[in-house]
Amino acid sequence: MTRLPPDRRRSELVDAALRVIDRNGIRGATTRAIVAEADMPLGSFHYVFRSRDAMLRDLIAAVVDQERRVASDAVRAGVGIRATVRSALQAYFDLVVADPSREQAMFELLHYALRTESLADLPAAQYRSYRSAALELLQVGAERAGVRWAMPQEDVARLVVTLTDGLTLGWLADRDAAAAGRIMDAAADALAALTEPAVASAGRGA
Amino acid sequence: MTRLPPDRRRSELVDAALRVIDRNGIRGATTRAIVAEADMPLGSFHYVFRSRDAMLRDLIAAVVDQERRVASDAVRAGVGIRATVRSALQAYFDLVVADPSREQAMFELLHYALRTESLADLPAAQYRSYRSAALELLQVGAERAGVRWAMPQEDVARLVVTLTDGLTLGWLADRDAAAAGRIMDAAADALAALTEPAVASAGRGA
DNA sequence: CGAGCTTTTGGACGTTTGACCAACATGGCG
DNA sequence: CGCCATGTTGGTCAAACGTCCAAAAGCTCG
Repeated sequence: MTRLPPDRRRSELVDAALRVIDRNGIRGATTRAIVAEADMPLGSFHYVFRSRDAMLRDLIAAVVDQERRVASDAVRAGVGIRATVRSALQAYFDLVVADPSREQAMFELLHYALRTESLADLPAAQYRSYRSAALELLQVGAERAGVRWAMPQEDVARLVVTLTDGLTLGWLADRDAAAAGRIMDAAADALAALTEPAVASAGRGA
Repeated sequence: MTRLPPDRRRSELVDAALRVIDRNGIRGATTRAIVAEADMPLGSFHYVFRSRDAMLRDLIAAVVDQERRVASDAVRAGVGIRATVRSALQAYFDLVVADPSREQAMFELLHYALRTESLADLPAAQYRSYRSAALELLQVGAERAGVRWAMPQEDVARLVVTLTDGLTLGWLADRDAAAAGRIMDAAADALAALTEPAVASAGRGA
């Protein structure tokens, strides 16, 4: 095979691993399946990665900041904060429906990391990233709709991730898109209720 | 070993498997680890189970209706629907904190089933059961608080499961109990907002 | 007791796994 | 050109895996 700088080989293997996990889940992501997907000899794997878990660490990191980039262009203008939130939820959900195994893979990676000592620090970082992406969206959305959040934005962001996680899991389990739509309706209502007009100086609205 | 009726041996193996999964996750649940936990010879496993996946099928079924039984005694009286919902959420969350690996194991089983053809029907059943448990709680809670749900109870139940799933995942990732508490506060507010006085005959309250 | 079944058991099978290594190829630099 | 660091490769290893089986043991009932 053509000579390749190790960094490039590493990222090609990570990409291949992600494709394998999409297709067959974490348990399908053996070193042999990965190098086959990347069309490399087996020996290449341990030349650039100390271990399989070390590769998964890189993979999770790569995926997390890929999701961050995707989130950036997710806010479409809506007539109000409710409509904005609702359509942002729908945009996320459409992504899940279009590629369910991708989101499934994210969960599998989370649980794998939770059970793996050498990766124990990753789940917290993963969720920190998710929430900070949600936070950006909330800020932009509120500004465009002319409202402000009546509770700490970090908590609202956490609530958003809570809802999308639960929404995704529920849909993965039963594939009922209509029911998911009703959940998003209720979620949008609840989130919109957490805003107040931007002009109000401070304090909690009752 | 003392002679055992196959049904009893099956359930002892399922119990042992559940302990192993709690401790080491799905990937730790090998036939050898399970029979070691149950203190049986390896041959016993395939005498009572056609395959490892067949055992996992029984295991998921067992776990699902065990959770159903637990849910039954989870409603404590509160002064109103908001307080009732909030304390039910707290009761669930306390359970998760007391035994995180149990809930983690439930998620792992879900994802395993989603990737395993012969178990593909289980996730939907698992969530049907969760939601029907939530539904019972909602009915009892609303009756005691003297309110009724302003949207179909099945949808509220699904929303509850959505919230608890997301809550659990988020806490598993970062173990921030205080933040989880704030999520439960917001969730209780949102759910309470979906009720109206029981005397009202019909229609949606604005 | 003894025939005929169910249950028990330890060992064996063929695969697959993550990891490792010695031998070989390549490319840049003196 | 020739050297040496860097990169490539196929084969090999021990361990762990799910599954299967034949032989032994126990139980029931005529």
